[in-house]
Amino acid sequence: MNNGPIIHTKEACNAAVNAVRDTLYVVNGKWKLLMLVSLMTGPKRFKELQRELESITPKVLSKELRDLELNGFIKRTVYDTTPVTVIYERTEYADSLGNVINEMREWGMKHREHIKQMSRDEAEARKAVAV
Amino acid sequence: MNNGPIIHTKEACNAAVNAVRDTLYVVNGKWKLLMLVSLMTGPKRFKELQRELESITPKVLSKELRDLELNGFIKRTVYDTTPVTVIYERTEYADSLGNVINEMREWGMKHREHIKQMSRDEAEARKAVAV
DNA sequence: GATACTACTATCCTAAAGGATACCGGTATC
DNA sequence: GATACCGGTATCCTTTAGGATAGTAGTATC
Repeated sequence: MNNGPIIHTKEACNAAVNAVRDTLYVVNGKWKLLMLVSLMTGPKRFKELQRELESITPKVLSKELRDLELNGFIKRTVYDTTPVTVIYERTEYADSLGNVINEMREWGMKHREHIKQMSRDEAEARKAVAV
Repeated sequence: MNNGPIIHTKEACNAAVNAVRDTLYVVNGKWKLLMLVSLMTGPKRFKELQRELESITPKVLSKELRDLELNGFIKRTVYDTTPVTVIYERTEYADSLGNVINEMREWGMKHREHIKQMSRDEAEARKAVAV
């Protein structure tokens, strides 16, 4: 596995801490990354997003969409139909987060396996004691 | 740039959303990832960590250390000196987050450049208007 | 005429994260 | 005897995230 450059020195470490801090600051919260993932399958309307991200309330969705737009991750377009249609889509800059999201997706899957394995091991241990 | 598998279908998208959600759940908050980065340069004591992560209070540091230990990301060892010495170090499982952290580090650096470039562009635009 | 859809906004509220400050016992140092 | 270091706790407080609920204007549908 490639874990990237090894961080030895205090300076490299501080630079890394700051860079990760910046990233965390931009993608903070429960929803932003999930919304960007959800928009990977194509542009979506407000209600579509709300249905896909179960349990998000319109207020929160609205705010997160505004944040993402301000940061240049999504584009909001209003179509002059009746009633108006509003669609949200990822920008090119959102694609730059692709690697981050992908690593988080992979880690999440591996972590779930890890947890499962641990509870299997625990069950084995209990059985051994019972015998 | 390799952005990983393209997420087309609704199923793949939902799986991705859930995996990213899991990851976010584990590494949530301002501090956990920064602490793991900081521990990359080697095992550290409580006060050392507090000094390196400027502005973290002992209460918060203590709680985050406990969380990280419970999740198996760090190991806490007490040495029976007088007064006691307590050291914290990353476990092997923490290494599995290497790719995630590294991508976040790289993105944070690129993002900073991106912001700088945007404000440079803006300054140019203002100058053009002024002339 | 009642109801439903869209894309939200407004108001209110709770829970959790995180910070400020003080303090503890024990040791060592000045 | 005063001060400082270590590895934290305890207590209190503020800020923020996020959720619940209701409502809006303008169709469109039954």
